[in-house]
Amino acid sequence: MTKKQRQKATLAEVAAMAEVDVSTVSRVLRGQSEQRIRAETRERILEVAKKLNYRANYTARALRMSRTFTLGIVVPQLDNPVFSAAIRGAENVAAQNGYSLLISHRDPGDAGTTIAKLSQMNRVDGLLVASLDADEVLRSDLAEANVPYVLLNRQLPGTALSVVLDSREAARKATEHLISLGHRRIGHLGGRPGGFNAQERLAGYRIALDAAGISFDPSLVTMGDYTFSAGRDSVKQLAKTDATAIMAATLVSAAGAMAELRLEGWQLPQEMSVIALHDAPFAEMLFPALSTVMMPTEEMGRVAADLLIRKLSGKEAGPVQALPPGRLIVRDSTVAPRSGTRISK
Amino acid sequence: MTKKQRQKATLAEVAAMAEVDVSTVSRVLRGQSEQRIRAETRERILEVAKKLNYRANYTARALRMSRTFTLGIVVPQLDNPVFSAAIRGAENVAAQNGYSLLISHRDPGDAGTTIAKLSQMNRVDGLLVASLDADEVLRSDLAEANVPYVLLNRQLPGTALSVVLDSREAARKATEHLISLGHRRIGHLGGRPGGFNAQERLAGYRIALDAAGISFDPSLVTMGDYTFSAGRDSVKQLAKTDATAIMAATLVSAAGAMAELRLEGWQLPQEMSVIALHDAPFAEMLFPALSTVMMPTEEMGRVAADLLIRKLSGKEAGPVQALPPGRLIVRDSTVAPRSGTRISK
DNA sequence: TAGCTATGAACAAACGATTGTTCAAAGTTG
DNA sequence: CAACTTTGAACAATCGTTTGTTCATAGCTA
Repeated sequence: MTKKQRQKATLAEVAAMAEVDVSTVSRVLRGQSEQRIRAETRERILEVAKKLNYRANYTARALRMSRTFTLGIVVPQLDNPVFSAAIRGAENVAAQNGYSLLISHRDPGDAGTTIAKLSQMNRVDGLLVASLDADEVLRSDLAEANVPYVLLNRQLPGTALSVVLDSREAARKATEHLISLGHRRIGHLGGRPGGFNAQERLAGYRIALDAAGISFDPSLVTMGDYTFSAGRDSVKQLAKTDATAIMAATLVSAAGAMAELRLEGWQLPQEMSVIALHDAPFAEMLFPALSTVMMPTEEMGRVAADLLIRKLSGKEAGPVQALPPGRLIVRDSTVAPRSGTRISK
Repeated sequence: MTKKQRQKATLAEVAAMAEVDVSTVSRVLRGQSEQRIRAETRERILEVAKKLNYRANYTARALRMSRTFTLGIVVPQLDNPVFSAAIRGAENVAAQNGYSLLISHRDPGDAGTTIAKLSQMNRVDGLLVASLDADEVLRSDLAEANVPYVLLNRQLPGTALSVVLDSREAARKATEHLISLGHRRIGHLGGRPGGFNAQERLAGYRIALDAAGISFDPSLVTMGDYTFSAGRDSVKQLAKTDATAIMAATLVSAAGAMAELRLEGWQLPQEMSVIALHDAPFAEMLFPALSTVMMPTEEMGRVAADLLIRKLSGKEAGPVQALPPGRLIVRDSTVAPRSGTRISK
């Protein structure tokens, strides 16, 4: 059994044992000093520090340097592959730069409280914010927070830094896939009309239709939120049309749509192809396994963290970075339409 | 537009403006002081503090008090409803007691590094640990960490505090449900043979069989890890038997099993009923919607945080708390077996 | 009115690091 | 060999709190 330190060793203890001043120990341990230290002294200090298993006290350092070397990330939910991937990406970049990541998740309404808490208590040097709140709410929360921040997949008119996924291109790609299979009547399960991303997705959908010479039919477009039950509800409307395929904004709403159709006796994918934006292990577990367009969410986390750290170091960068979508993943939910139109049940 | 403080106000600034000593300000603001302050002085200080929007500097306080008022929670993954629910529960209790929660997630192999990092840097007062690592690895990591901790759904022989879900009872309940539907030949998709939880689930399964007078048949039990592909693989073996139902250890492995069976042309649930332990929104999205036994994972987080905070306050508590499973949720994946035995395809 | 006890607030010492400044000893130069 | 420059390390201030101690003043008691 290894002997356990009963208390954490401090700089002073190391200094005492090595018979030097604390300042010297600090300089040796930090390395990056321009002050010269005799090799012999350095060795001795390093040895003692190792023997005592010395670790700098994070709190003391933070106080003295007025920097926590901690980044906060605010997400609306945790059990969502999109956010957990972003967190993973951000954490990696943070770690590479000597920062840790404080994760904070709250129900939409509380995001402000969280932001305020983290920053007002000086716990973080900067914030990565993935909020679903309304512009004004978010804006005032951030103003109050008074720390540098980067927005994730979100834009806020003004000078805010943000990293966004190119949902327009993703939607175009997904729709194009359906068209290439031979679909002409394609429905769209979208997001809330007001949302920036919802608009973008709709735009991408229309671009793909235009490119194929298919005229846009508003009755094939439904807008809801991104939940499972919204997917179920929205698809009822689409089921009454002659659509042979659906491009859904999210995995979950696609799952809702498929569940509802199946319940109504539709054969999937033969009678209705479905594709969704974003990919996750979950897509493969659905029935039929869902075709998707991958989104670089982990990359988004990485880029955002990088941007924030850059900003904290005084280097500025372009305000908005758009990340192109990833590849199309064709699974079992998208097939060519059956010849002839389905007789509505 | 509100005037924004350019710098955070400090105690000293408040003291100066209120024309008192910092110690007096501190005492007034903390409230809990036994030292008496004249009402008039108190008023004045409170007023100034408010005007300056004073917030205590967390770092300074932590340094002085040698306490971070932060709890760490180590989980193997984030995008898993089990862990995110536990986090939610822990966070609530933590907040109620004036603590924040530092979330740390790592791939199994790195858990140690994380534990070490958090504690060695004095960032947390205690740790909530949900690790899948082997006993010895975990034990040595924790020893090195040298902070109080509570284990989540895990036991470590010795004196460790832990909160566990009663998987045995949950497994019994799930199996009993299948039996009550009329199934006699019931397969079990379990976890790794070594794992404590895997043993418990198997035990619960056997208890239910015994209670119904059904003899245990080892060929109906498969052990794998809890992944989707493990579910697919394991079910192949079960498909060769005359089992009419499966009790799966996790949602994901149940999803794998169902996907594989469907691929092989089985009609679900008519030809095979499936039930899993743990519940999540995800269960409803599968096809057929999966019957489950809920597990109180959020409660687990709450109890664990409470236990840890209690320990930090010097109050000891029972080493292991077992939480009974929640209710049975019957969806579409479990039905009565068809009369007669399925002819193997 | 001298002596004592409350009262209310200031004083001062940490907590454990970082970092600008000072300073003795050794080495160099003319 | 006196004066000056390097080198290597100690000195000391500071970050913003908390909290034990001291101390002046006012109010009592005898």
